[in-house]
Amino acid sequence: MPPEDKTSTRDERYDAQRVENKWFERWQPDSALYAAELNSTRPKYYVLEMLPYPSGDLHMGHVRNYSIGDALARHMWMNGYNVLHPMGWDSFGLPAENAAIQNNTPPREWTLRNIANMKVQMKRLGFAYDWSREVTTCFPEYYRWNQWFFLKMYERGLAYRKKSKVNWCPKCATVLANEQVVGGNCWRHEDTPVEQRELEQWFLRITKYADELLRDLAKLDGWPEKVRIMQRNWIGRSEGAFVDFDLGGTVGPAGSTVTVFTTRVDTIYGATSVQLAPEHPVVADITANDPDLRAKVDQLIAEQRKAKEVGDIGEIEKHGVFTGRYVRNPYNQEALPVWVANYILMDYGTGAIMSVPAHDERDYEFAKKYRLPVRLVVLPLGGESDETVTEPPLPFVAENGLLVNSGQFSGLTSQEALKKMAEHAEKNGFGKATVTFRLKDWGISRQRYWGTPIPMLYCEKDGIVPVPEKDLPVILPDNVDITLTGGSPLGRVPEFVNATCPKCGGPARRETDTMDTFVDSSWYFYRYTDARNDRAPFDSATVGYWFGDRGIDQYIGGVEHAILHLIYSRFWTKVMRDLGLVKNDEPVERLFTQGMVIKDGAKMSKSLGNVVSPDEMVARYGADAARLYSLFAAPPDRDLDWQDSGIEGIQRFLGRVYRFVMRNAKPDSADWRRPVPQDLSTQARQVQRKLHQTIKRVTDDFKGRWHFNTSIAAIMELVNELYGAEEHAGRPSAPASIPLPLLAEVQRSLVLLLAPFAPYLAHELWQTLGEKGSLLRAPWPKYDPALAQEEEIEIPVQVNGKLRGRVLVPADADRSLVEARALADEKVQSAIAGKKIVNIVFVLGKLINFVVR
RNA sequence: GCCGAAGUGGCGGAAUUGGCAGACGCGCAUGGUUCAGGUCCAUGUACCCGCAAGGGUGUGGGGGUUCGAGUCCCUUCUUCGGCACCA
Repeated sequence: MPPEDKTSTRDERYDAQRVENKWFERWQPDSALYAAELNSTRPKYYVLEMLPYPSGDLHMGHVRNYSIGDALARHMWMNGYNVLHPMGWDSFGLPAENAAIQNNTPPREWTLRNIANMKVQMKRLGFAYDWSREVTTCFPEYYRWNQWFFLKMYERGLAYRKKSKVNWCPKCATVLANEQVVGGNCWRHEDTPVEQRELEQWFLRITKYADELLRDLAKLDGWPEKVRIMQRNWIGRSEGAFVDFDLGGTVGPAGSTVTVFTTRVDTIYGATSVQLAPEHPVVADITANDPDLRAKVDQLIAEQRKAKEVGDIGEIEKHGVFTGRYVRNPYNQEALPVWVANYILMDYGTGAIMSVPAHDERDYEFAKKYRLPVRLVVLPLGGESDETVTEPPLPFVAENGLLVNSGQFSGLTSQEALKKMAEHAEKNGFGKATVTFRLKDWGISRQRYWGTPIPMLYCEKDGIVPVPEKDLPVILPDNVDITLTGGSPLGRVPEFVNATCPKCGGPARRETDTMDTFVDSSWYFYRYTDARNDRAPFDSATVGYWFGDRGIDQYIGGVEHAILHLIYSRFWTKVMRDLGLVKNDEPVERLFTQGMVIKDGAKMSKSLGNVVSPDEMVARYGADAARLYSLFAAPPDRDLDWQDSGIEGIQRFLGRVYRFVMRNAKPDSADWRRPVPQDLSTQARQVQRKLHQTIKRVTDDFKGRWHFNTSIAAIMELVNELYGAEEHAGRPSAPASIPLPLLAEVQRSLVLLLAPFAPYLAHELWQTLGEKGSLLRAPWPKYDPALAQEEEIEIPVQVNGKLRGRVLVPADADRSLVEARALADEKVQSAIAGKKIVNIVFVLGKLINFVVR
């Protein structure tokens, strides 16, 4: 016996490290490997994963996200598409500043080092990105276009400056973004409540597009319904009316008014008070000479703030204080007391409401507590049986009803009255129908160093002056001391602050705030199409090719961006369209939101100690195994519970594939490339059938549901079938009953099916099979329904002794039972009677399905 | 409170149109290979009764439609996610 037999292939383990490192060395330096072409004759496909923040290391959520996108990109390549699959870095933001303070490393240095590390991680994982289009948002080559867009928006009145409340952490002595406020506290000082401060801020007028952003959600049928609902709620459109209540000159100038917003102007005859938000400007006037009242109002403000910190404003008790003033209800001239209440929000509507206790739950609760009158002005719309109902249970909040005690409007339904009463207000000059939105303008000023400088100047003579386009970019200076607190770090750099006014040539001061990092990510995917353009953010024709009319073909990312990033991106696209830069109304045609990666039932986090490191997984099991497992363990849209034992199973599977091909690849044999013979043995036919069933299942998953867990399961079944076909008399040998041409085709197809999920192993085996061409461009295996079909025979079916038709049944079905069951069941009989049976399904000899036509 | 998603073996999950519930994988058990362990190969594995053949019960609970329900309808419970005095 030859000594080689001692180390037979049976025991050979698949050495993933050796194989993957070999291909990694080959792929890594080649940046053109996955380059997309412009204006190819092939159809285009733009697949994009959300770009990461370069925190230093990939985590499993990234691996999952990119494994989904990469599988799709590779599948589309194999189907002949011209694929654009780029990657970049969302590289401005707070963590770089924190790291700078902690490690005494400049943010730029820290960020670039992280990018270098993560890029190698991505390459080692085998993701097929077109690195020639890499976008790094903290480079001036990119952020100058943020500044350019800002100037365009400023010209069009879409960027403006106003005083506004911001989150302030006293320990950091600086402003925080909303996202950096966790449960009302600073995310860095978790015991420190965030304060509100008034600051001058730059805003982008996203509310101008509120209606369109809402309306166009209907076009986004390639988005998860969940995301569309979240955006709809976020925009929060509600129709109603403004009504002016005359203060009767008791406060401020004579004739001044309080404007309330209401969605139920039909109930206005039931108003028994007017409630103001504690921070309403009129309250400031009223309390100006009344320290007592002022103190009570301050108490209400404190209560609101506390509720906001708790994050549950609905649970604090309603409190209010009577101001001693009255307003006039313009519909019936009734004098109504003016209160200040802690349940009225200054940042919704007008910060003032009319209180109608009979028809609003909150007003009712408040009126009960302070014994304010409750006046019923809408009655239920009675059906015939409801005539006795005159006093509905209070509060009566149904949307429609019959108006009573409402002057000239009595007798109308609510629906009619809403319209007529708003018209009445407008005609008489004390109100009008209106629409309000929950969506607020986007405050983009950040008192931070590591962001895009806002390209604005302040001149004593000329006021606010934009930086001329030719002077862009306004470069973010290096070597800024950010360890000091208090104010914007850029304000401490004289050579940055001190500038010349482009209008008068006199001295001017530069804006020292930087832009929110969400600006960077609002349009980066356009930049990928033309990433090295230094004369414009991109070439419009090039964007036109890749985006078409409907935007990115497929966008993939976490659901946590369902509102912020995705609504800003939609806004930005509409602005760019109105600037004539793009033709599409929406940036993303199809959106896929993947689930989170969790472990032991909890989100991975350092504090819980349940973090799984991709580097470690690659080192222990290989990139293919890590990727395959992240797709196999759960459907991609659901949360994935990571189990180390699961990835071991994947490792085993990859070894089984490897060993099968290693012992069955015979590319040098004369029969290897011959066509598959027609007459196959039962066993060979079964293998061929399984192959085509597998091709169908995997292909369908790519087309539709993306349940790659079942695709991979199908490939596993195919491999199990192949193992079953091998004879195991002591040791595995070639499946004798399978002719070599079929064995060759099965192996080629198996490798192709695996290529989108496990590129390293697939490339290795592609070579083993003697294939020379690029696996990336190899055609996806073709599904042949005839070869996938189970064998069936046609038999006649009789009901009550009469021939009712002929049906196809599985070859091994028990024919005698066909008639027996059909005859025994009366309902089956009557269903079949007079109709033609087109199909009957038998399983294990039992009738389980029949179809009549 | 409102909106949304989901409840299936010891575990992750499958069942795409109403038609064999539990594919595939993990785990476990048994056997083979091995000096041995691991690896690898094979077989079994929802639960209950039974030596077996076989029988019974099963997709959170209750009810319904249907020849047939994890799937459709009503109702209810639980978990997760989002929004929340939005006037």
